[in-house]
Amino acid sequence: MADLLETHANIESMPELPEVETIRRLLEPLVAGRRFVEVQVRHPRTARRNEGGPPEIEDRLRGRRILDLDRRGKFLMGHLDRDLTWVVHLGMSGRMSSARVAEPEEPHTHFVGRLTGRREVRFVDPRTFGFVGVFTDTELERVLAGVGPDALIGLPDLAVWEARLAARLPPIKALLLAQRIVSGLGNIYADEVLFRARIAPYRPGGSLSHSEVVRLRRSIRPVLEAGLASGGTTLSDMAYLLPDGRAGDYLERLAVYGREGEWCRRCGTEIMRMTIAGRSSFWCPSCQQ
DNA sequence: AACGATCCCTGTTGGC
DNA sequence: TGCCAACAGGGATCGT
Repeated sequence: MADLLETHANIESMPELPEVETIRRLLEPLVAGRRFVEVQVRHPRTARRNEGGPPEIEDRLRGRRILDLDRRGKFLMGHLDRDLTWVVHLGMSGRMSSARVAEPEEPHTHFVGRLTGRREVRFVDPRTFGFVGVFTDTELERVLAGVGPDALIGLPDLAVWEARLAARLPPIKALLLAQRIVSGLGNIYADEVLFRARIAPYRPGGSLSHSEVVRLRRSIRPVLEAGLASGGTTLSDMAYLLPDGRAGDYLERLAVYGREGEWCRRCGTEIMRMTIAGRSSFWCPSCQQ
């Protein structure tokens, strides 16, 4: 199984924190300690966060050694020698893979980084909402400006939550999606967290009571951990590796997301849907007040 | 400053 | 059955 993973480590699913963390864990042992031998950035949009475009990324990465793989929210960060950081954001359709050089490429392969050891890292992103970049420490600060602490390993304490939500008018769902208070929640996990916390997504952030803020904060980690646990099963090529075929079972576990018109698993009420911050939000009008 | 709206992009889906 | 419009979403940016 380890060998199969090495030949084709691949993730398919809406990349939020659990998926990015799964990628990080999978990819790190395959890339840490290796150097980039040759790099191609084939789509200008993929390089848009680097002022110098594709050539800047290629030039900066060539010859650099990957020290480790890190993550903040949905940003995957590879620390390099010479104080550079390799950053990958998957957007909504981005995927990372580690493949042998000879393996055929998928369509929409916008980044290829050949490493020492006849393997290469590939970034596939049909909708190009994601990006790949290489940044100095100063540039990285700008890239991550406004990206809050990581929802899994840097969850702010209660006082910070209270302060950040106080008097805020936007819906709590919008505040969670904005990545500023905490980073890593996307549209799916934000809805799931709010369901677990029993808070309606349209509630103004500042309207949450003390106990609701407590519940919200406490709901984040379990939901992400659950996603992480089944996130491992969304590995597209692990599907046939697992005898019980558990691939993708997280979708079946969702309490509210994508379940408009279906019954709430807790109370049987019909799940509702509305648009918040330009995104579909799903909630149980009975469980979430 | 805060906040809502708009835009980017293509694979998938649903209606006719 | 086939075509095409609508839809999906993260985050930058713009307008109010």
